[in-house]
Amino acid sequence: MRPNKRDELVRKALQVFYRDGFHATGMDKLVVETGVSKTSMYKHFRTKEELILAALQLRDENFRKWFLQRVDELSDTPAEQLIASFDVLGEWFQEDSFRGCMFIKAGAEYQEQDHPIHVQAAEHKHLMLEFLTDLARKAGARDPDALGCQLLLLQEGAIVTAVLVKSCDPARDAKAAAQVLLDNVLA
Amino acid sequence: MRPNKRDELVRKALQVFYRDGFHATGMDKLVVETGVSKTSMYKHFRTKEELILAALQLRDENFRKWFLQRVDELSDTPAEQLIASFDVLGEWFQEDSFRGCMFIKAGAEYQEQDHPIHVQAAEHKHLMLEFLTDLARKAGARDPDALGCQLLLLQEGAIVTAVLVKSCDPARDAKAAAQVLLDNVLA
DNA sequence: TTGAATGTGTACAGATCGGTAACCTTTTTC
DNA sequence: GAAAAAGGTTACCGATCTGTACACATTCAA
Repeated sequence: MRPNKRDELVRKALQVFYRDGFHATGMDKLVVETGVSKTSMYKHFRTKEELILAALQLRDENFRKWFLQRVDELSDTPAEQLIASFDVLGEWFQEDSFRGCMFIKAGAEYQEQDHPIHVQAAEHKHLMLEFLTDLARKAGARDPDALGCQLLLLQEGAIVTAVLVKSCDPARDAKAAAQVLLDNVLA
Repeated sequence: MRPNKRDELVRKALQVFYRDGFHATGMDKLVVETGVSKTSMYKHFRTKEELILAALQLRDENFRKWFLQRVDELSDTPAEQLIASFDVLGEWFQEDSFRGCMFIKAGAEYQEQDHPIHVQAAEHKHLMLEFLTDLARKAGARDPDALGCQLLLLQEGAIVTAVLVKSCDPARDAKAAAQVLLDNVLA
């Protein structure tokens, strides 16, 4: 593999960006944390922004692959998988390294609608929405688009709440709410 | 009023922080945007962090006052007010200056659980949760805490989605979901 | 064996970061 | 009217920011 170091740079940079934030992470810190020299970084990526975009892309691939696989492992039918997705969220929340959703944070730090980082964050959310909408359709929901959106709201809300509100168990509450919404639409 | 300029400084700083983010807003930019000299700033606030905390406190007061008042104007009964709160969210989303929830962003930029800014962001969310839980109790919900949490999830999710997902109408979808959850618990 | 490609270390440029010192002007208060 | 509080101006500190220049080491393939 030629671009070996490059992949490792992106992998480690992703961890630091996720842990500390984007503006709060300087290139010098990345040199220390990744062990890759600054000169090499700027040979692979012309700007910090390009490195962030690469990290976000990797995060999207890793996260969605893990998420979809776990959902698939937990349940068989589309309806059950929609519910199981909230158990997967719960698993995520309990990881030590959990620090909220990287794409929500990216969209928050780069707010301009047409900023490449904001756009990429939005694309991830669209893919997650698509996943839910597809399952809703396969489950036979009356209005799959509406149900998909509503379940996405619950998921996003659960993620944000898991970060900020310690008095809640967002994964449990969201799962219960999702069950009610699903029953209401399938019955 | 003695601390007149101070209040105006906080008011304008709040706008800039909300628009551009915290790390992305330097004190020099604040000098230009607020018209207050840097020396004056540092006479009122010893650090940038103190200024951010003051801005967040003002935001909490302003936002909650506005939100609760609008909910009260739109409906009379607790159950109706729970639903109406999603219409108020919709009004917020359509403001030109809407840039998401300042406290979600604050919690995202300052992730350490015990960081003063993170703590203050969490307090705002707890107050919003309390508001919903109280209404749920008055509305006669079976488990007001659970319903309050679930409605909070929908609200937080709607805010995040309003920022990142343009193909949805989060306020409408969240309102419909809230109605289902409410009916399920009151019936 | 030569020569790209790919890597590193170091030093630096120019801007900006949060924060301060010293001095002057305006406004308020007694 | 004088003292004192508050605000402004200018210049600066050391640190850090993104990004670059240059010289040197490693790998690997023709």
